Amino acid sequence: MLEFDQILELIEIPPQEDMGDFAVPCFKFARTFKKPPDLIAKEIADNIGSNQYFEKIVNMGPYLNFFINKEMIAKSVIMDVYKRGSGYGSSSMGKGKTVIVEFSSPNIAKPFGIAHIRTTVIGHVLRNIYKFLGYETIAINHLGDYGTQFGKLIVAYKTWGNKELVEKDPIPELLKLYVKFHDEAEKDPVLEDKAREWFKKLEEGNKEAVELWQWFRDVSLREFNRIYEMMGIEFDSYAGESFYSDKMPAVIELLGEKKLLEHSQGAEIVDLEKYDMPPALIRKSDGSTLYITRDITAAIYRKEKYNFYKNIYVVGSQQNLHFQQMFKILELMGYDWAKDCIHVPFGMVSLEDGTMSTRKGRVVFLEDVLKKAVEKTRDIIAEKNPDLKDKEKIAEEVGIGAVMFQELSHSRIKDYTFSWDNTLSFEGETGPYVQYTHARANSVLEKAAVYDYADILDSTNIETVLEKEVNYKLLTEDEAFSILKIIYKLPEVIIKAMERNEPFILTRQIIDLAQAFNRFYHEYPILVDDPELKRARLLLVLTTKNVLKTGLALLGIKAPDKM
RNA sequence: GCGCCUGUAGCUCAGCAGGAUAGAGCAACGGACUUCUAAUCCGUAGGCCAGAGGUUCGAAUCCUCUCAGGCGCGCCA
Repeated sequence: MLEFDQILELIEIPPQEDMGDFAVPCFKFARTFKKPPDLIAKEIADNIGSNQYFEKIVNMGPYLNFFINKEMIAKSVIMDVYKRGSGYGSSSMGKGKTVIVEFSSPNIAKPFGIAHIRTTVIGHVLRNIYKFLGYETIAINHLGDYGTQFGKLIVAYKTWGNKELVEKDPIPELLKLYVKFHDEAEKDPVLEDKAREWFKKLEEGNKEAVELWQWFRDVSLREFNRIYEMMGIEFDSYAGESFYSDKMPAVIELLGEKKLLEHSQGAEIVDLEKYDMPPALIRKSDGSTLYITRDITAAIYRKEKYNFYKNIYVVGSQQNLHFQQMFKILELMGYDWAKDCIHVPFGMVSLEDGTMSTRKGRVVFLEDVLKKAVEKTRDIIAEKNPDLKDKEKIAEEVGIGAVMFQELSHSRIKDYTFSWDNTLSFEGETGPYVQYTHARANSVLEKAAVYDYADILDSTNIETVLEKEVNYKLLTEDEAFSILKIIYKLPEVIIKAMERNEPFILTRQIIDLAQAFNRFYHEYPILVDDPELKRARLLLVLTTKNVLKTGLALLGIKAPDKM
């Protein structure tokens, strides 16, 4: 006899709607019962028939297909969405657990380019999802505010820099210096040595070095915050790499105590050959530290400070090896929580004419992309809806939403080439499409409110109305039911997105919902004469609207009522 | 050289704890606005799921090899 769990695992969703809502393929039973699978399916179907949850259970060849009771689902979904409001799909599963999401982490003094959008947006959404599921979340912007690059920048500034220019236009000016450094260093390798020297000084607390560094950091952060504000993104901590500079010696010492450190060519390394990995360089021959040293230190610090349940790094896939090494070292140090550290990688962004390169100055500024998207939205509004109120605000919500949404609509791991055409496309599976669907639903509701919609929305006994005075049978057409099914599945989709740390799983579901709604909207008039029918349909519209809004909110995207 | 990732429609991608005829969007073509926002909807066309073997009742999905592209492999982050 098969266990219940095993049967549960077999359950699948049929490829087509008319094949039912759930199905169990019966091939696996063939051996046990020594009968052909289609016969088994038929016998089971004949025996269970139907019940209150399933309006019919039939076999289609070797498949056992279940058709759920549409009316029951309609009622339960609509009531549930009403009761939970903007919390529909949320959960308390994460209660008492803290999840750290490290994301965005731009490098100081470098432009916030299109390449940064992925970590920024993906991380932000993951944080939203964890929070929605009841986890305590800590969003950390692990600023790249340390390392040899600052040596380079200090040298460049001292050699060619101009204070006023930097004050006026910090990032481009600092970038120019950084680019110039690399140009000059090709001719004059001594510059590289100087840069390392200055970084060493910075680590040792040299006053001039620290002051310059602090200044670079401040002006850069000001620029970054402007972009975060545009996207509505906030952090709980900006403890970047520099924050750990005074905490590293203790960690290096600890590594030594645990006999993990080895001397090699004047540097100190952790040998990982046993684990099929190249060695990790912990301390350079000149005594200064490296990225991985700071990351190990940061992880230990975070465990002590936050006692995290998960420690998530939203960082590009180029750094796969880095994280493997780092997690392995934490494990070797005896930390059993090393397994709770998770690297969430994503693919590269390149430009049409080749790779991006900060050093060569080949970058697309994220701010320009956002601004262009807003501009285009403004044009579309002027063309399609010139009487719209709050045009500017809505142009921002839609334009910026479009750019963010695009990042969230594919799996993380794929590389992609930035293209203005794709980013500025507002049709089909895009942010504006979903927002438009929401605005459209809202518009119907507003129209209805004028005369007879009030009895649903404003009723003091709305629960009784929903419970007893709605004919949910009227929402069982295919187009209506597919909307309800998508909403019904949303809570588990959110959990799946969390488990896989994949925002696009949620985005996909929201697109599906918008598509299903648009089909329904097109097929059926909502503001009909029959009050019973109108009430049922309006409730479906209201439910859809609210869920779209919740979904977009999780993606960090606004849902304007009009556009 | 070694390791990791990717390869599905012209383009961008879903589907990959094996299951029913491989799905969307864009682009193309043809339709639908005096009626709830046409940033919409409907239809047509488009596929040797990179290739070759294998496992299985069944493979886009699992295994092996090959090819193509990307990334990474001690003093950058």
